[in-house]
Amino acid sequence: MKKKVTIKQIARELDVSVSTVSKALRDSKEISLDTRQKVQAFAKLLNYRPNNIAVSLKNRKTKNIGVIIPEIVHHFFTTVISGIEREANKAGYNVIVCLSDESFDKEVINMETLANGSIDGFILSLSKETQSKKDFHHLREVIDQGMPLVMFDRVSDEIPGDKVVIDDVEGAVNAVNYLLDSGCNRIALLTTVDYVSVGKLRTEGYIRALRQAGKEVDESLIVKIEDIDNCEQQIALLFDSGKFDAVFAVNELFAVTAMKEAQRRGYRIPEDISFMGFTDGILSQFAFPPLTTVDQHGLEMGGMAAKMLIQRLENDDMGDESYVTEVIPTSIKERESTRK
Amino acid sequence: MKKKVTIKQIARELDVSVSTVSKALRDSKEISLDTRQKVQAFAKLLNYRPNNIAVSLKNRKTKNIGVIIPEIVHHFFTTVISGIEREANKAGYNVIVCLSDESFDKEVINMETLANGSIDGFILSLSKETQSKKDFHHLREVIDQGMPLVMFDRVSDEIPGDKVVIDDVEGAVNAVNYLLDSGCNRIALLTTVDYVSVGKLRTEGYIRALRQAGKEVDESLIVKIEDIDNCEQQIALLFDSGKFDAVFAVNELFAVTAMKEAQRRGYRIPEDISFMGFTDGILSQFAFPPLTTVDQHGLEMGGMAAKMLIQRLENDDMGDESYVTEVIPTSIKERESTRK
DNA sequence: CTGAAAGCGCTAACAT
DNA sequence: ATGTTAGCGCTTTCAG
Repeated sequence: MKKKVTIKQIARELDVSVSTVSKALRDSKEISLDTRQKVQAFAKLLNYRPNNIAVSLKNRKTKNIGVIIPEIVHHFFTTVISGIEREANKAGYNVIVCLSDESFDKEVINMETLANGSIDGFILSLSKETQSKKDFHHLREVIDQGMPLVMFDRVSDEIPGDKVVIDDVEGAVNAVNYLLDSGCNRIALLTTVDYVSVGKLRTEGYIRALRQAGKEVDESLIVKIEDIDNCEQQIALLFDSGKFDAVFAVNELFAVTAMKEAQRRGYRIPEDISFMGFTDGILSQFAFPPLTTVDQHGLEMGGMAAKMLIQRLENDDMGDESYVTEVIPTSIKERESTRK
Repeated sequence: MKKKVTIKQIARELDVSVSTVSKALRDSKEISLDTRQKVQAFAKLLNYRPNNIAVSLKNRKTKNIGVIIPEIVHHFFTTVISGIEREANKAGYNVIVCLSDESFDKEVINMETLANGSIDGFILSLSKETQSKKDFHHLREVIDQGMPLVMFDRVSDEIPGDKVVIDDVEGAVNAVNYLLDSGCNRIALLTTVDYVSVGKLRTEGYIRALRQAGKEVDESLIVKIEDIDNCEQQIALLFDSGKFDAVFAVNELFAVTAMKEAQRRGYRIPEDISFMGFTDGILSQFAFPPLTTVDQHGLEMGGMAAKMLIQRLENDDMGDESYVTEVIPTSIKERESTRK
């Protein structure tokens, strides 16, 4: 078992000082070409690698980015992470992922542990619980310490900082308009309870689009699903009671579940009922029929978030008041669950 | 912007030495109760948090676990990560996730960066490219340095170490037997190219089950899918040329894609054709009809891998030759794509 | 009971 | 061109 080689060892064996080695390794021209080559060759021979931790401590930079998301078993977040990774790696940063499991406490704990030196900055999406409690002291603390933080998707207006979101309202408006244009008249909505910011916004978009089209909003066609586990029942209820020729769901899971229920009841898709989801994920792609969705472009969101964070990390001169909120445009991914 | 408070500051303000503070904070009884309380109270007041990096450098432990997986947009890996996280957090470890993107080079780079002090040990699943190249020097190097490493799912026999896998062969045998028992006679296989270890093993199980049942293996019913992007075409070809009443796929994506093709061609599931997948993910759950699968129990795998790693991390006295390979049992998750 | 000092591995200002 | 030194924040041995 070969122990890791350090600068000190190289110095000793080459009979020079550690600072000479350090400088030589960074190819400083303060050191003679001769020594530089000698040191570099020897270092390569021994397969020397600087110790990240020591470098971090010295430089007060870790080159790590902390990402906190509510859930990893979720295609959208997963694409965001991919986007972050890609952009971060490009700039020489590593990504540390922590899961809040939609829990406020876990979110707080994760932030605390990461904030104490492990990372240079945060990228995060709020847990449901945090959103409903509206307690953001942990974010404030971190910001107070001068650690940059960018929020994505599930963000809060109460916290100043860089953000990257999609226009949920507009996305929903477009989705509903699309359905309307394809000849649908009575559009049901499958949404979440109100404290989930994106659910609320998408519901708003649904209502707005209907109003703009001069349609009335039929409350009986709106179902707010509290819990993913019993969404099937709530959806079945909708089918029992309501008449509709389209379903717009604020996520793909609700949409696909509803499609299955429709098929069980013998409806043809999209001839009898059209379906539109929000968030383009695996489910949408592989559902039968493939689901038309509002694409959130998670990869881009992640990439953008990473870029914004790194930007701040490398320019500490950026005014605190230069915060921006980037809005990633959504688009409709047409597939076979809607009519043309 | 409040800067982070250090031991030094506390010492200065309380007019004691840093070592006193350090000890007092860890409640060492070398220090008088009085001072201990005073220091602790003051530390709490200032919201003191030790700097992880400094502690890591000093202790030569980071309390971080590095996880390298081929792809994150993949439900199985995602559940494994959840399992790792849960177990790791319980023991006070953080998880650093890096993606190899199925690329050998990225795998090597990720391992190198993490290995230089950022983490205490690795959990990894090999990239496809690494598996086909059979170049494992980067694993050897890390192990050589005395850094524990546990592999899961996509493992290699050439590397000694702890492993956690499922019995892919047995899982496939069970799956095929299940199909046979339900009255299927001609079972098609949708698999991957041979260098993907799990694909190969599952294919082996398929063949073995057939032989054991006294059936001949019809090569025309076996399709090896090279590339996910054109799996639809290869599957369509199978439907064009072969006669079969069941399909066993080595992953859920292939299974679901095949189901869609079957439905397009007007077959009833499972009356005309039964379908069985491998890996229980979102797709299987929400497919129509819901797909019967071989459940890999990713959460457990992750949890187990984490436990094994932490075990080694905290007992450096463990003999190098005590390596074990844990086999997580698979189970069949019955849903509606197969007959009883 | 408290503190001085060394050291983890590295960098960089400041000698020489 | 090279070396000495101090220090990043913390722990720990050893002296007092």
